[in-house]
Amino acid sequence: MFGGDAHRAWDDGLDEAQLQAATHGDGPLVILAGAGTGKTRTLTSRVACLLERGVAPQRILLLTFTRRAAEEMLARAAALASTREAQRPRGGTFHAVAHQQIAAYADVLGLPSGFGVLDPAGSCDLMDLVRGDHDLNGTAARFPRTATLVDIYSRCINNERPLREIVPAEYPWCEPHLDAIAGLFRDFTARKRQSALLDFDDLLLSWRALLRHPSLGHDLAAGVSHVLVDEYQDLNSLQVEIVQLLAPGGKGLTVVGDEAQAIYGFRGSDPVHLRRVVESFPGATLIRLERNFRSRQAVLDSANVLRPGRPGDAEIRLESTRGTGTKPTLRRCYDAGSEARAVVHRILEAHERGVPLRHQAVLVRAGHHSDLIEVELSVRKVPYRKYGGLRFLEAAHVKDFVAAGRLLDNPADDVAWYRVLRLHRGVGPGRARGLLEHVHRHTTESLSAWPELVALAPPLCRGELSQSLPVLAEAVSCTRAGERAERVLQALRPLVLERYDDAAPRLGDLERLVGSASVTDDFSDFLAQLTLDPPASTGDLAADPHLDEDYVVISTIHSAKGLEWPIVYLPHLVDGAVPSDMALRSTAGLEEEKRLLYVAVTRARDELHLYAALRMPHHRRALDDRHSFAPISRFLDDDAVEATLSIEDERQGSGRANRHELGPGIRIDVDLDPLWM
DNA sequence: GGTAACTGGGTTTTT
DNA sequence: CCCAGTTACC
Repeated sequence: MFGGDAHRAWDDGLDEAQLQAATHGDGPLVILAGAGTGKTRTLTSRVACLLERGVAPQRILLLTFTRRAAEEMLARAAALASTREAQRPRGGTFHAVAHQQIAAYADVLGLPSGFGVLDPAGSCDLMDLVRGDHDLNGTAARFPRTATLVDIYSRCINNERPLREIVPAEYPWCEPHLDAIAGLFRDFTARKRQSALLDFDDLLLSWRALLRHPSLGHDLAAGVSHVLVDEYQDLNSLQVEIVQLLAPGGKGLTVVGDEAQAIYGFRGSDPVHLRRVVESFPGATLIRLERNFRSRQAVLDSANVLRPGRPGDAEIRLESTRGTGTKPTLRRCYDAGSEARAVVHRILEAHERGVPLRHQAVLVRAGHHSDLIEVELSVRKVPYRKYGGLRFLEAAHVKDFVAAGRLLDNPADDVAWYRVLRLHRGVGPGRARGLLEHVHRHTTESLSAWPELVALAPPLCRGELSQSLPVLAEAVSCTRAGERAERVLQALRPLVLERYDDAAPRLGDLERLVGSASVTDDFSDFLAQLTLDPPASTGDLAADPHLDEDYVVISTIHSAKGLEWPIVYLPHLVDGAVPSDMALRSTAGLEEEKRLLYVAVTRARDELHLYAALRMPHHRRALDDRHSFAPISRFLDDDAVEATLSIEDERQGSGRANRHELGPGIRIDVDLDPLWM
C-alpha cells in the first residue's frame, strides 16, 4: 500500500522500530531481527530511503543469501523511492558479486577473460579427473567418495583451517587417507589454475584478494558508500573480512541477522560474528525487531521455548500480531510409512477445507527424509515440487550443455573437455584423459585443432567426434548469445540422442535453456549465472509456469530459510535425523540442530504439525515411547513440550483406510503389464 | 588397454 | 538409491 504521503512512500507501513532502522544515518547499524519480524521490508525501505536521500544507486551494495532475495528487495526499493534515477542499486549473493568483480579485474588476477566457474558438480568432475592420476587402489579402508573429498576441500577454505585439522575433527573416518588426500588436493588446485577455473570458494578468495590490495582495494571500497548485509549470522570469516574491507570502520554498514537462525556452521559460519560487529564498532546502533507479523502466538510459544537462550545472547521473544491460533501438534506414528500417510492425509484434508496446496509445506532435515512422503503424494496424484536436494543443474544433460558452452570461451577448460569427450561413444575416463594431453599441447586453439584430436582418437569414436567438434569450433565465431547456444545444442543433439534412453525430455530441457540464453547479451555471462544460481527446483525452468498451478512444497529446512507457509509439516523428527546424528559429535553441533528446528518451526503462519515415528527402517527394533520423543526432549523438557504442543497418537488409525484422492470422479487403473514379463 | 555391465556398501545441510 | 570398485567383454 502506498500511503497518500508521497515523500514518505518508502516507509511502506513500517512500525516504529522498523522505521528507525530504515531511516538510520551512516553510522554502523546492527538490526537483530527475529523470525518473521519484517526484516526484508525494513531492509527494502532502508535502501529506498538511501536512494531518496540522494545516494547514487551504484554506490549501494546489498549482499544477500540468495539472488532472488536481492532481486526482490532491489526492485521493490527502486519502486518505493520516488527518485527519477533509472539505475538500480548493486546487489546479489557474495558469490555473484565476487564473480562480477573478478570478471572486471581478471587481468589483475592473472586470469584469462574466458575463465570459468566450477559449481560443486564441476568440482566433483575435476576431483574425479585428478583422482584417476593417483593410484588409490590401496588395500586399506575404502577411499572417501569424490563428493566427500570436495566437501572436505571446501570446508578447509571456508573455515580457514588446514586439512590436517579438519579431517580428524570433522571427517575422522577419512583420517587413514590423510596423506593421499593432501596430494590429491595439491593437484586439484594446480589443475584448476591451469584450466583457468574458479570454484565457489575461489570466488570469495579472489574477491578478498582484490580488496586486500593496498591501492586497488582502497579504490574498490571507496566506490561503495553503503553496504547492507542480510543473514549476517550465516557469514563465514572469509565473508566477514570482505565486508570489513568494503566498509572500513563500519561506515555506511548495515547488518541484519539473528543468532538463533545460524544454520550454516558446516560452511564455516559462526553466530558469534554477529555479536562481534556490535563489539567491534563501539558507536554501532543496535535495533531489535521482535514483533512477529507472520505466525500465530501458539506457534511462537513453541518457537520461544526452542529458541536458544545462552546467557549473554541477545534475548528476543517473539510476539505475534496475529492472535492466538491453535496449538501445534506432535503426532506419533508407527513407522515412516504410516507417518507419510498421515501427513498426506492431512494435506488433503486441509485442501478439502479450502487451503491451496501451495499454502502447505513439508520441511525436512535431509533431502531423502521426504522419500516416502513423495511416494505417497505421487500415489494419490497430489502435485508437489521439491526444493533443495536434487537440482536442475545436476541433471547430466544440463551439465553436458554447460560444459560444451564453456569450451567456446576457455578451450583450456579440462573439466569441460573431460565431460564433453566422454559423451562420445567409445570414450570413457581413460581415453578422455589421453585426449586431454592433446588439448594441453594446444591450449589456446584446441577447438580449431579438432582434426588432430579426431585423428588421435580410436576409430570407434572418430565418427561422432568429427561431427560434434567442428560445430563447436564454428560456434566460437557466433557473437550473439542465442546463436552460440543454438550451435552448442546442435553439436550436442546427436550425442544426447545416442547416449540417453529418455533423450526427448532432455532435449526439451535444453531447448528451453537455449531459449532463455537468447534473451541475454552474453553467453558466458549466461553460463556463469546458471552455475551460480541454478533453478532451485526441477519445475522452475518450465517454459510458462501456470499461475494457477497448485502444488505442495517439499523443502529442506535450509532451503526454506526466509520463507513462510500457512501450514507447515515437520516429519521425520527421529533421533538421528533431527538432530542429525552426525551433528552429535559436539555440543556446538547439537546447538545448531536446535536452531535448525527453530527455523523450521518459525516458517508456519497458522498451523504447525510435528511427526515422530516410533520405528525407522534402519533401527532394528521399535523404539519405546520415551525414545520416540527424543528429538524434542533433547531440546525441550517435558513441561515445555506439554505446555506448547498438543500430543496425539496416530498409531492405530494410520491413515491407510482413507481413500482421499485429488481430482474428480472414479478412477480405475488397469494393469497393462504384459503377461510374459 | 579401455569400456560397459554388475555388485556391495553407505555419514547432511548450500553458495 | 547412488556411487565406488570389480568383472566380463570389445
